[in-house]
Amino acid sequence: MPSEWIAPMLATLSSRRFDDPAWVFERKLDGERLMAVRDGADVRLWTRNRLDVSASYPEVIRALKALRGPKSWVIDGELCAMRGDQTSFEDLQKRMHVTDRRAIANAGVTLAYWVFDLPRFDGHDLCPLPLTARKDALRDAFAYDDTIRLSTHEAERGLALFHHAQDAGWEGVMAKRAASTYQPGRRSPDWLKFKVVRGQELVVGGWTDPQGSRSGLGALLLGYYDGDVLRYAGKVGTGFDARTLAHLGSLLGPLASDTNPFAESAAEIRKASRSSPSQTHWVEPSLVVEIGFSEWTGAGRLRHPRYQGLRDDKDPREVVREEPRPIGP
DNA sequence: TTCCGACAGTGGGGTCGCAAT
DNA sequence: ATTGCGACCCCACTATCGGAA
Repeated sequence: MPSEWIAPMLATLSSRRFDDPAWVFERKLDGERLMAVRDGADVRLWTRNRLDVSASYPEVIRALKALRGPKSWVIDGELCAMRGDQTSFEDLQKRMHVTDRRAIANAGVTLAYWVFDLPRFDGHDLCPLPLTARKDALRDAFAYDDTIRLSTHEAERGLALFHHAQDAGWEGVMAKRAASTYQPGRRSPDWLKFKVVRGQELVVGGWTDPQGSRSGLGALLLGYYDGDVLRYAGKVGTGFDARTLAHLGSLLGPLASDTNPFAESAAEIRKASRSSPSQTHWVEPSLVVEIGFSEWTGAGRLRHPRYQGLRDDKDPREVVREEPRPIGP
C-alpha cells in the first residue's frame, strides 16, 4: 500500500508582531519542509512539491522507523542541517538531491528533523482537532533524540520570543492560533510568519536588462566598500513597483559607465548571475539604496534581498558591510 | 462593497546532476 | 576536466482576478 501524501499547511507572512493568549509561538527553522509518512514498514519523506526525497536522508528514515508506537502516522516538520544550535541551509543543500551513500557520508552534515505537527496518527485524522491537542499528541507519541527533535512552543508571549529570535540569529518565529485545525495545502491566516529581517545600505554599481514583461530594469548590482575597493554583494530584483522601476531607470541612465566599479571581475559577477542571460551595465558608484535581506551567504552575497528605497542622504564611500542589523519591531 | 487568497510573473543565492564542450 | 543549464530547495515582491466576507 503506497503511503499517502498530505500537502503541508502553509503560513501567511505577517509584519505585525503580537502577544495573544489565544496563540502559541515557536522557532521558525531554516531548512526544508518535509512531511514524514509512515504506513506500516513503509516510511517516506515528502517535499512540499510532492517529491519523495527519502533516499537523500537515510539516517532520518532510520530514526523515524525506530520510533516506537503505532505504525501509521503523518508528521509535519522541518529538516535542518545543524551546527550546534544554529541551522545552516547551505549545509543542507549539500545533501539535497544526493543519494549516493558515500557522497552522503563525505558531506559530513548533521541533520535534525524538527517536528511540530501531527495531521494523522494511528489511523485517525487529527486535522479537525485544535492545534494544541495535536501538539500534545505529538509530544506524547514518541521518544525524541538528536535526529528527531520536538519543536517546542510557548503560549501567549510572541513579542518576547521574536526579540529572542533577533538576538539568537533565528530565521524568525511562527505564530499559530491555538484552536486552529490543520488545513492541508492551504495558506492560512491561522499560521503566521514573523520573519527576522536584516537591513543595510548598499551602493549600486550596475544593473541588468529586464526580461519578459518587466520594464525599466531587471536587477540592481550591489556592493559595499572594503577600504578603497567596492566589493560585489549580489543583486536585488524585487521590491519595486512599475513607477519605482521607471524612476531608477532614469537615475541610472546618466550614470552609465564602461568601467566595472567592482573589485570582482565581470566574469566573476556574470558567473554568479548565470541564470539571467540579460546584459549587465555598469554605473558610477554614486547611488545608495536600502536593502532588506535575511542573511549573508558563505560567499558574501545577500540572501533573499529586496529593495526598500533610495538613501540620497548617504555618501557611497561610507557604505561598508555592517554587522547584521535587525529592522522592524 | 471591500478584502483576501490563489496564481502568474519577475527577480534573488545556492547546490547537485548531467549533457555538451 | 570544465562549463552551462535545468531542477530543486529557500525565497520577496507586484499585479491581477474571482469569490468570500
